[in-house]
Amino acid sequence: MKVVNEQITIDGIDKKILRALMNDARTPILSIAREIGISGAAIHQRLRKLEDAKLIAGSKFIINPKVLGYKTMAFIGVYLDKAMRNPDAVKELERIPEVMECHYTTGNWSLLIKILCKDNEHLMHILNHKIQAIKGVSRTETFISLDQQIDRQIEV
Amino acid sequence: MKVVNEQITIDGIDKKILRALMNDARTPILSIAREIGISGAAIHQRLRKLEDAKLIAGSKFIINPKVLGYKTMAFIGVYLDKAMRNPDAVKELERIPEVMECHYTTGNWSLLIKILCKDNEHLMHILNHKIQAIKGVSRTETFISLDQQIDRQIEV
DNA sequence: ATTGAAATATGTTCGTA
DNA sequence: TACGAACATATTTCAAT
Repeated sequence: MKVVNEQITIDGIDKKILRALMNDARTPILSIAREIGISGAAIHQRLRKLEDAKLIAGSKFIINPKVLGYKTMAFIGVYLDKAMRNPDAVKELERIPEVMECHYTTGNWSLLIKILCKDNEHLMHILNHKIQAIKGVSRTETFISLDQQIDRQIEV
Repeated sequence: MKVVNEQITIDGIDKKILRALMNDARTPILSIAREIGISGAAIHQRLRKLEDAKLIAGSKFIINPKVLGYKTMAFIGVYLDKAMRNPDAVKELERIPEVMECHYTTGNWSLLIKILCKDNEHLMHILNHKIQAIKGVSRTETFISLDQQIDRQIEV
C-alpha cells in the first residue's frame, strides 16, 4: 500500500466545490461558479490542484443494485488456515463478481468481505460453492445486512 | 425501506454506457457516442430511460480520505440491549461524521458499522466517547481494516 | 489566485425516419 | 430507438492582474 503524504490545504471554496461534486459529479463547473460567486476558470484551476494532490480519486455513476435484482447484502468474516495464503485467496475473491469489498482485518478473521447477491439462495450458493471452495478458507461467518441505514463519504 | 420492483431490460449498449460512466462520471456523452458508434441523442435518451428506472442512483466525486489524514478504517459490531432502541441508536450514529456505513444485521450484533478515523487514537476516542456513549449500546467488537483489497460496484 | 474572453467541445431538444 | 441539425451551455486555455 502506498502511503499518501501530500500536504494540502483546502479552504472554504474548495469545500464548496467538493461538496457539490461529491453530491453530483456532473454538476457543471459554471453552475458551481455562479453559486459561489467566482469564475469558472478559478474553479477549474482549483479542481486541478485537488486532483494533483490526489484528493479527488475519480468520479462514478452510482447504480442501484436492487433494480438489477441484487437485494441481499452480507458481510462475511473469513478464516484462512495459513497467513501465507492470503494473497492467493484475495486473488480468487477478485474473480467473484459478487464480492464488493475485501479487507485484511485485525481480530478473529483473516478477511472481512462484503458481498451483494440477488437473494438468500444466491448468497448461499456463493458461500458454499465459491468462497468455501477457495483453498485456505477454513471457515466463514455470515452477517446479512437487513437494512443499510447510513452510506456516505467522509465530510469535507 | 422501499422495495424496487421496476422492470427494466438493459442491452449491450446500455451496459457500455453504464460502464463508461461508472468508471468516470464525467465522461462526455459524445465521446461515449463516438466509441459505441451511435448518436449523442440516442445515448441521452437511453440515459433518461435508465434514470427513470432508477437504475442510476446518481453520481459522485470520490475523494481519497487518506489525503485528509483519515487512514484508519474499522468495522464495529454493536450490541444493543433492547431492539426497540435501534432507531434512536442509528439516529445518534448519523451524528457521528466518522460513521460511513451502518447496517442492521443478522447474527450476534444488532448493528454493523464502518467508520473512518485519522489514526488509532482517533478511533479509540470515537469508540469510547461517541459510540459507547450512545444509550442502548452495551458492547462493541472492533475490526480494523489493515488494507482494503477490493472496492467496486456490481457488474453491469 | 483570479479574471474575462476566445476557441473548442458538449448537452439538450425536436422534427423526422 | 435512432438520427442530424440547431441552439444553448460548458470546458479549457491564456494573457493580464
